[in-house]
Amino acid sequence: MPTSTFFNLPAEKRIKLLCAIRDEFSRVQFDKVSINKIIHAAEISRGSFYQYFADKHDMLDFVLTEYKKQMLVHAKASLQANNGNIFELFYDILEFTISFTTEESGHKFCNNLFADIKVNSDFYLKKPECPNGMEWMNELQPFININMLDVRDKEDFNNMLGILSSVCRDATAEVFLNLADREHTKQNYKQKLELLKRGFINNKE
Amino acid sequence: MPTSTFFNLPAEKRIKLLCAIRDEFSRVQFDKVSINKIIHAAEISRGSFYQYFADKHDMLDFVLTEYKKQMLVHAKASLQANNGNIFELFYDILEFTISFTTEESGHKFCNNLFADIKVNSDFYLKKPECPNGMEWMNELQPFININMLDVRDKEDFNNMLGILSSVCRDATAEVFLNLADREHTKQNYKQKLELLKRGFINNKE
DNA sequence: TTATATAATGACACCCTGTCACCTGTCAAA
DNA sequence: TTTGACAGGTGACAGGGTGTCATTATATAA
Repeated sequence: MPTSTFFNLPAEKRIKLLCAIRDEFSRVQFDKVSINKIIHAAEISRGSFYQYFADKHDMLDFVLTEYKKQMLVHAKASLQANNGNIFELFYDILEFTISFTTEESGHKFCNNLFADIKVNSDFYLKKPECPNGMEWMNELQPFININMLDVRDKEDFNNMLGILSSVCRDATAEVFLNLADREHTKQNYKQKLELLKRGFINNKE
Repeated sequence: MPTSTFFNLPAEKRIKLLCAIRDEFSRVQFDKVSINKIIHAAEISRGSFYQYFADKHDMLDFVLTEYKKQMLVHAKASLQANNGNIFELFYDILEFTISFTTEESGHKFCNNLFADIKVNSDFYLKKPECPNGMEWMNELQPFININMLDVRDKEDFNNMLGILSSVCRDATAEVFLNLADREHTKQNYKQKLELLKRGFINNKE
């Protein structure tokens, strides 16, 4: 979490810094992100930067948190539009994330950021009390229609969420690391969601 | 890939270096791994190191490749012992990976390495022709009993593999990042595999 | 105007990676 | 025995990085 000093910054200065951060994240992946380059572009001193952020990682947390906020808003809307259908939700989450990339700079930003999400396990996997990751799912839970799901055990619902988030994350990585044709990935992701619905086992005796 | 110079090294020297590498990987995660510390411990010069490995990443590739080799052997044995049951295979893969941690140093080694696997997307997700990741699965495919699976479309099998590997990876990460009690993770992983078998949707009308 | 708190600064200590001109030892041919 | 070629070894160096801290500047309150 950035310090209060950061949030108290005059708007102009804060925005300049935010732009510098966004540009640097667009340039390279997190491990290559250079604080030197950021402070130079934002025209602030080294010391100031460390008055705003505890360290480099703190800055990453901030960036990811901003993304999550927007994602949550979108996710809630999706659930409300689809009667709490969790499969539609997860399809929409991928779509939303991809849609960030309309313009060129946003595209590179996401590329680097989501390559990093694999690094930054904090994003999906964080709290011990939430081992399936996506702790922010808690906020969405009330909006999910659980009746359509075959929940037999108290852990079943959490495990379903866990599986869905694992699959969603890999699809996201596939898109942003340009590992496969984007449409192909989306198509396969859709099919994966269908596979999750119906199960892997052949029931024809 | 390390150079031929590396493989031609006298056994004693090579082993000393390999130990230094293993110790350093046990100490910290890849981004903090210090070549300085390695060459000091192995008592070789900086220049020598770069005669063996192209760069830091080349060394990581080498370490992961060694792991994969052993994993493959184990996976084949698992499939043969279980009539090609892919669910048993994936359960065994997690068990195998965890079993690397019996002794303390191995434990830390895996902790750091598997935290890095999230970084090193090469490990699971690599070739464009293999977008679901785990290209090494190709080698195992002939041993898998496909009849038990509800494969309706030509992509279905690949997608099932993709889902299984995503879920397996997250369980691995959960264990090595100490995000949850190990037994709890294993229990949930087992349940997740059952959920994949039977599907998420409630079929009672 | 003075006192106090808050913010800004940049030199500094200490770390890193990858390169390159040079050194050493070995071995085959002359 | 001398020569030369070559694989392997070396460490100083260039160019980078992060986080700290004593000091200076600015704003706010008394």
